[in-house]
Amino acid sequence: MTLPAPRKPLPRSFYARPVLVVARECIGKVLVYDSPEGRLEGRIVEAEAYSGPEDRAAHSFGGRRTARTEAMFGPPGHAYVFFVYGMHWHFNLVVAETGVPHAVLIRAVEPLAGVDLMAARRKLAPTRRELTNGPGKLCQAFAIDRAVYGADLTAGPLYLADGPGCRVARSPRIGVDYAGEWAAKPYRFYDPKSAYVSPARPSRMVQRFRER
DNA sequence: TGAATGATTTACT
DNA sequence: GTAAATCATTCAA
Repeated sequence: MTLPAPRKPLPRSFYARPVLVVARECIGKVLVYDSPEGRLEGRIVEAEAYSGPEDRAAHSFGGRRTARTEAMFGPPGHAYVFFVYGMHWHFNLVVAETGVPHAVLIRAVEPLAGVDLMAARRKLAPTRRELTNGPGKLCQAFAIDRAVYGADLTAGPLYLADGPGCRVARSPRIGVDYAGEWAAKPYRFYDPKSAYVSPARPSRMVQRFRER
């Protein structure tokens, strides 16, 4: 019988770096949540960088600082959580220095622990990749919602831990066609070997990028 | 005060 | 392939 891997929160210095560096290095790390209902773990296999205020795709574009985006302007190593399409939560890491509204969206993970709990929440068989292969899906599986808005990822029950490295591929981001030239930037990072990478298709512009 | 819209998912043709 | 679900947030008036 194998012992569970020891997990320790990554330090704030992991988050206090340029957003593209953090997004890239997120791949292979482990998202851990010691929730009231049990321990959940997932290996991060897909993430995107959001580089407001310049980045037209970011909620903090133009320096927009509201009740929703406030966490992005705070210190690195905290959670930025938001609600979209009337039904889905998205989980982000606040990165870079305080006052710089940059974030990394966690788009997909591979379940490592608490799979049965995830399956129950998703109403799917534990073996299905649909458990966590999308940003809204993983939040439902982990029960991540506004309750963890602004949470400190170096001190609380929700954190990132180290994990084995792997090859990392890049592409433009998903679902940000409204962002003009920013939509074409290769700010998405993923593990090309993982079956849990989200099935979302890049836009036409993106496919051209990938074929090049 | 009201209208538009989205860093998506799911079901259906 | 298309469309519906569903509502907090944002911005205009």
